[in-house]
Order: sequence, then C-alpha cells, then structure tokens
Amino acid sequence: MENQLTKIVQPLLCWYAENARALPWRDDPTPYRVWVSEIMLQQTRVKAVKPYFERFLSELPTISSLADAPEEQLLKLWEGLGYYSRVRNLQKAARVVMKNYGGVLPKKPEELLRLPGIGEYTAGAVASIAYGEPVPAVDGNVLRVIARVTGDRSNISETAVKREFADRLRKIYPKKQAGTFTQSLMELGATVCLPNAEPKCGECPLSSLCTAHSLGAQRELPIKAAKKQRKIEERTVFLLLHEGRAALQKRPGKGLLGGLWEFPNVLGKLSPQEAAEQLKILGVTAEKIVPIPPSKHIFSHIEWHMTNYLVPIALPETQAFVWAGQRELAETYSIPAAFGKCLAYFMRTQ
DNA sequence: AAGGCGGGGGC
DNA sequence: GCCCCAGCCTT
Repeated sequence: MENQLTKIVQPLLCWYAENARALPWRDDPTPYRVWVSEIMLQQTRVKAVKPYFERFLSELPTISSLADAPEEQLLKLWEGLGYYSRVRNLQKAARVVMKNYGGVLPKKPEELLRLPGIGEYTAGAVASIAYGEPVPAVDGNVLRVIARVTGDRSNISETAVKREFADRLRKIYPKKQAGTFTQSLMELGATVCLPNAEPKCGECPLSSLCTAHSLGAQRELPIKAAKKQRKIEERTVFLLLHEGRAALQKRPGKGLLGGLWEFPNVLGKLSPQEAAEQLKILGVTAEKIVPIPPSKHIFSHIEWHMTNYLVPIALPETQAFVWAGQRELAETYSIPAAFGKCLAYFMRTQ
C-alpha cells in the first residue's frame, strides 16, 4: 500500500514558506546555534527559550568557549530553564567535539547520537536542520500531527511507536529541503495542530488529507499513556541571615537540581522548636526563629510543600555554607525557582 | 519499559 | 487543577 504521508510534503513546505515564525535560531542556523536551540527546546516551549538563547550564544559564542566555560557560568545561563543536566551534557558533548571532531559538530545522526544529551529526536533535528540530511526528527509535535493525519490510535508513549513513525517519515523525506520539512512538521504542531486547545483545522494545509479531521476525531488523538501521580514532600527551609547576607549550600552534582545553590533545608515539616533542634545539629546557633509564609513548588514528579523560617544568627560557626548578598544572589549563584519565594523575601527585606 | 528530571503557560 | 511542552538518561 502506498504511503499516505507522501502527500503531506509539498503542502507542508508550501505552508511553512508563508507561515514560519521568525525565531532567533532560524536567522543564522549554524550547527552550533541549531544544536544549542534544540537542547534548550527539549520539553521546553519556544516562548520560554527565547530569552535564554541569545544570552547564551552571546556569552558562549563557540563550541570552544562552551567547552571551557566554568560550571557556575553555565548554570547561571540555564537558571530557571529547568532540566539542568541538559547544560552539563551540552558541555560534555562540546568537549568531545573539541577533542574528537576538531571542534566541528558531526553531521551524521549516528555520530550525533553518541554525544551526551543528544537522543533520536535531537540527532535528527540537528542533522536535518543544520546539515540538510534527509532524516526525521520525531518530537511531541510530530507524533501528534502524524497520529492525526493517519488516524493512528497507537500509544505514542511507546518507544516502538515513535520508531515506527520515524520509519514512515524516513521514506518520504525530501532530499532537497530536509531541514525545512523537519521544521514545517513541528511548526504545524506548535501553531495549528494544537495539543490542548481546539486545533485550527480551518488553517491547516493538511486538513483535506487528515484522517482525524475527516472523522472529527482530532481531540481524541493522539493516544498517550496516563501519567502517574506526583509525590508530596514536606520540607523545612531556613533563611539564615548574617550581616545582610543569606546562607547558601550547593546541591549534589547529580539528581534533582544538580549543582544549583539552595537555602539550607531538611526533609519534613518542622515546628519552630524542632527547627531549633535541627539547627543545632547543623551547627547553627539561632538568635531567634521567625516563621515566614509557607510556599509550594510543583516539579513534574514531586511537589514540595515548604515551611519557611527566617533565622538571624550572630556568628557563622559552620563552614557548610557560603554567605551571599543581594548582588551575589542575582549575579553569581544559580537558585532554582523552587526557592523563589524565599529568595524574593530576602531581596525584599534586606 | 519505567521512572527521574524543571518550570511555566494556557485552558 | 491538569496538560504538555522541538526529550534524554539511568535503572
């Protein structure tokens, strides 16, 4: 049987020529810029990435400068963007590119795939967009568009289904405008073939070929696995104050918020009395313990419910912390959004 | 195959 | 609240 997808190529390319958004990484699509943009865009909306992209490129304009950047600069450039292992892997990969590829990002997806932080999607995206290789890049947008166009009710959360979609696309990829085709599929998914809201089938260049549209089944597709529940974690956070500065500690390099800085905190919801005990254990002598408004932060898999205490101290007795003033907090240390309420409280009151 | 890993925007 | 985003890595 003939591939139903053959017919989408020309209409999509044509539509994209008229409707592509102007995006920073599209202006000058060098391999490095495309690469950085694709890493930033993993599970992250275009709107969120925009302010980070140009700043990152302007501070670290080359693969070489990225390879040599200090960790704190990297994390500060990524602060608030989330999934911080992305930027660590980006630098690891930059070092591999410097060492093994003479500073030139490879163009074949099989080689890109070996670099830290580059999976099937990103390998295809960089190869096609930056180098014109006729290989697919299947992200959430593409899965949705293809599932709807072909009326496919497979579970797109399954690896095998993603591979199957990629294989179908591989066969119809245009040799001439591969990068444009990659971007046109994603652009359609992002701006027309919408996930949550009602898709704009009236504006869609594929509506006449779309199985879901002909059945009125747009909202039922794609099919995905149900997501599991978040765990709630109680934490008690100490805003330790000394001479107008706040105590910070560095989180472990791996895992949640790896390598970022945080206000000292412990698991559990502690009363002021329990907090006093805990602070003694941490080697801190509190002058007083003042409750400040509690806060909540939602990660994809955990929910932090935070009990916050303001704790002035006369003398820093432990070396477990660094002491940061407003300026250092703003310019030097990368603080996760989870501590945003505490941070704002400090900035407001000091 | 499943779970860990951020944060925010839109309904 | 809930969804899901130009996903990848480890287990």
